[in-house]
Amino acid sequence: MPRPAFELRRLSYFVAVAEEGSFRAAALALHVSQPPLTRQIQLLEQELGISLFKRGARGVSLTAAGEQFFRDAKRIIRLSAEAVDDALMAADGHLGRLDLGIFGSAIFYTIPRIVLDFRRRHPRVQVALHNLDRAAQLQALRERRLSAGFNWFFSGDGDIAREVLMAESLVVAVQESHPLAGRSRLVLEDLRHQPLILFPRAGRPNYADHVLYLCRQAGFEPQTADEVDDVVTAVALVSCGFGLCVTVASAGRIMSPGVRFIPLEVAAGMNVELCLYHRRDDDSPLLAAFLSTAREYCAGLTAEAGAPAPL
Amino acid sequence: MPRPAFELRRLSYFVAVAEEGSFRAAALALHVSQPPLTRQIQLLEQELGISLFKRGARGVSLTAAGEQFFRDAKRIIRLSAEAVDDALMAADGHLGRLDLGIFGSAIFYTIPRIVLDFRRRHPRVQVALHNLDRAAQLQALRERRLSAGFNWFFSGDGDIAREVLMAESLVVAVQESHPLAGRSRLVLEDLRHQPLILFPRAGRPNYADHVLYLCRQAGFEPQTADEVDDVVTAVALVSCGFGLCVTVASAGRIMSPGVRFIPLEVAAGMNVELCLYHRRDDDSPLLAAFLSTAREYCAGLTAEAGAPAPL
DNA sequence: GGGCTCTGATACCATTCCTGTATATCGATT
DNA sequence: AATCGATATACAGGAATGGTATCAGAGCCC
Repeated sequence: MPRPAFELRRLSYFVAVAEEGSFRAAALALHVSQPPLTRQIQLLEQELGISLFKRGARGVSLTAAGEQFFRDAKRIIRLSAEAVDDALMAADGHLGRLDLGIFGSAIFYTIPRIVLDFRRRHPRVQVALHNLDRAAQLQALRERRLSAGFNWFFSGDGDIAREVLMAESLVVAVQESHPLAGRSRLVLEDLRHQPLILFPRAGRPNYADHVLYLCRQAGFEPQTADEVDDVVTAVALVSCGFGLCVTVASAGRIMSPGVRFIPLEVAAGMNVELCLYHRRDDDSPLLAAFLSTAREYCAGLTAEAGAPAPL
Repeated sequence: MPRPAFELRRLSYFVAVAEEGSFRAAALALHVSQPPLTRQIQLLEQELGISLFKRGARGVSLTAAGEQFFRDAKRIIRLSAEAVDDALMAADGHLGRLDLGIFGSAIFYTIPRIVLDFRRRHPRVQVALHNLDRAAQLQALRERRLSAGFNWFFSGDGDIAREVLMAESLVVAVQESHPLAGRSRLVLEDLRHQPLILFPRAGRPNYADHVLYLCRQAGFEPQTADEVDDVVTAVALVSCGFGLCVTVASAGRIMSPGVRFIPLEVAAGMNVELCLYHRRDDDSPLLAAFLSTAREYCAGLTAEAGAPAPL
């Protein structure tokens, strides 16, 4: 990158003289005396090797080269001011790009709401969502391709810090013709002889293991109907009568014909924790701003009504 | 226009440090010693009120604000270099906008060729052609909305300088079934009893007066068939058998079914002069470049073959 | 035409800003 | 703990900048 042939001081002096059409008037506007102005313009012309002004008896006017340079000069000065603003905004986390890893059923309710909240407060930040499984998220985080990731069940790591945003309550998805469909709430015991659809298949230990754990705590081994990759597939199978599936309240937003979501009552602390994790050494103001928005959103939620009610 | 909060020196130092990731390496690249660099970056950070680098044991890295500022800084420095280039090009007439007034039949051959020539040599100059009658051209010239104008017959003026580019030879447009259509050349005497279409109507003295003058010099008053506004209309009427019309060789390019253009032999000096005129005090390098291109083009023409042959 | 007044240009000095040398300091590594 | 490699600091010399006083030329008025 070459060193520019002039300094911004000269450039703004030039713009002032060009706009005023007079050295004297420009000097007044700039709060300097006229001789330094004359000198700076002379130096600028010397640096460029061309004449920028036609000196007349009643002020000065721009040459053709001066006209062109004037346009460029104004743009440069404008951009310089904008660069300062941009830097200040970036320092406050109000400008930049935020890459987030998402995965799981929280994307049907909680995550989009947090992101919307953040975008409302930081409209000039570009938020990119990347649907990645847990391992891919961790790798992307370490490679700095992500700033933060959402997931269930993640218990920190050396360089990755974890933060529990909220505990989402559980619901059971049942087909509307199923015998349990009329119930307004369920307990684990109700699932003892029911075929369960588990997900996801990959990335153990994962959410499927949590459901298995809950069942075993309740004293039975669940009857596994199918293992599928994601919650959408699971709900689709429920809709077709393949069985029931246990999922988080957020997933109640999934539209599927003939499926009801019924709250599942479990022991305190057995609900699913939504975690937000990020590099421990990441001091980016964007991340800080996002974390604080996420915390605030979740604090507001629990203050109001806890996890979202299944629609 | 506000004074920028920093100088370009600081900006390019900043870019160098950001690109090298090290004060030491940047100092080498910039051919300065390291302490001034440290100092300038400190001053820049102080001016902005934010920290741009994270100082580590193995060099420095950009903060989020620094990343943003880095992008803007590179753009500003690039634009600064381009501004110099632009100004130098503008000083040589290689950049800018040139507004030309055109009028009359020369736009069918000579003018577009000159303009094409100019655009080939000055590709970054925007050429705008404005079809205006003589009075409008003069007014636009004085109001600086035009840099130069083309016309026939214009004998300078106080503040407007004239330059004769070339003398275009005359041709007679005749319908192919006309008795004269078979002739390979004509003289004025041949037009004595022919109905003539004259143009233009407005802006006397004009080209129509020149044709009248020629006929009177030849000893007859022409039989005027019609007076129309422009050469295209005149040729269209010829095509329909309304009569003949005398025009310049350039107009031979006008396509009209069944019209032949036959050279008209007149006394030396009686051909039509194509003039290029401009403000006498206009020292714009663009105008100078255009004048020199036009002169060169016309010099080349007369060296070769004189005016263009009717196609 | 002679002064008057407006313009930008020049001369000179005080101040500020920038650079280079020498050295301090901090953090990671061995 | 010692060392190495990096940035930060101190200080002095020099370049760049700004201010005051003044010059020089073009238009204007009487």
